[in-house]
Amino acid sequence: MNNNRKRMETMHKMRAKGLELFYQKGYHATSVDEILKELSLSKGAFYHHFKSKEDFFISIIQNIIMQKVYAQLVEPLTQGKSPVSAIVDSIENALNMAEHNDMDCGFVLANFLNEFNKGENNIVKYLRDIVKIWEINLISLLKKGRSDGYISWSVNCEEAATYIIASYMGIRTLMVGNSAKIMKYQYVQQLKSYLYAMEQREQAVI
Amino acid sequence: MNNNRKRMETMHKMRAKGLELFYQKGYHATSVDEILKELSLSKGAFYHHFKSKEDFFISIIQNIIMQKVYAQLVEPLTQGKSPVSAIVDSIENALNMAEHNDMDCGFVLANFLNEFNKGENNIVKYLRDIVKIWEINLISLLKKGRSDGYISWSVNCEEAATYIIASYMGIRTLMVGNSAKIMKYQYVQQLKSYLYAMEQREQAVI
DNA sequence: ACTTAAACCGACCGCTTGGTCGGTTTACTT
DNA sequence: AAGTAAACCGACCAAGCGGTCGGTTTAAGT
Repeated sequence: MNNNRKRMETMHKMRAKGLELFYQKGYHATSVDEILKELSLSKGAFYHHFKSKEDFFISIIQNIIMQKVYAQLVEPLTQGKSPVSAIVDSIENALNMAEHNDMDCGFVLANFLNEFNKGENNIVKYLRDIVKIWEINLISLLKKGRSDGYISWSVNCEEAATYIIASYMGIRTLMVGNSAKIMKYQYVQQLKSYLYAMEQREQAVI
Repeated sequence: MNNNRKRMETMHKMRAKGLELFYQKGYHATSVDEILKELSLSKGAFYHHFKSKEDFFISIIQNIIMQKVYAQLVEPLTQGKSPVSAIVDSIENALNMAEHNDMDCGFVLANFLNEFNKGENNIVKYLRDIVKIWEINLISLLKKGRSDGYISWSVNCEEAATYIIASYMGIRTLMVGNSAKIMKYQYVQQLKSYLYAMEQREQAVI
């Protein structure tokens, strides 16, 4: 087997299992040994590929978390009849995935953001970048929807994007352990009435 | 000095400093020694009053966090001209406190909920109880507002309460480190337009 | 076949952690 | 003043942590 390919495969296995355990137990509560034990790999292998636990986690953020969030919450925004339905569909779908996942521990971004939102560190920077990408895509979708006549001109798109992201982060935290199905339904209903209120109606100043 | 009073004072000092450090650095990332060092107290004193670190934290939740959340988010609901303005005012005020606190690390309940939302443990139960208290107070306020004609009968109060709580938890996470002032403003504007849409309008079935 | 470099191993190190325990001080009771 | 029970001390422990390092295996290049 090609050596570089082997390197990539090993690193990917470590990252995948690392994210799984970090997500389930938290970064600080998960030891490097624990990850390696499940993979039957040694510490030597780990520190041959990554220079530290933190470096390892940053590579997980950029290589896996980034892609997952993008695939689940950003890309789906390009589909859908209208901007509002694209947003509702993407979020509703993400919540369905969470609801039917017995091991759901919340929104991966919010979890780590919370864990690292203490006294400046590098990691939080990378996490915020991902949130920012979601945010700017939401904003531009809303703005386009406004230009195309789907959304009232009275809507402030930046404000709306912030509100949508905040509410999604919160509901994912609330859903964990609680009766996820009910909470999801309650949330989606209110999200819809919030977003539907943006459509048309006040055909304001051009 | 009365011995029992001394006991209470010492326990309170430990709880106060414990919450301060747990909030700033996280529960797992804060050691018992660290708390005791800042108080110039010994481990012996700590384990004389509390049977474990977890027991200590639970007593913090029930004695301090409970009161703080109640004072900041539940009690203010009884004041204000209308239900909607009571909700907006309480949340806006809480966000102002966070904005002007340089050491703000997010919503204390959401932080710990996130940290302990992993594989069943006792602590998460106590945290959820506090959220529940906030929730039922929000619901009954909204229902009363509906009866009193402030809020449209088409509004589902349980759904609205869930949505409000979720969005607040999320915005507090987003505000940390980011330009809190702008985010707060964006959020409050959208919260208002969400809540104002509930008032009157559809004067539905009695 | 020989070289070379990367992948990998696992014992080891220094440090911190939550928790224990025998002993000392403090303060209330009688 | 003596007795007693509490509050408190701090050395200690086993376990676990992130990280190191000298050595071994594997595989690609020549």
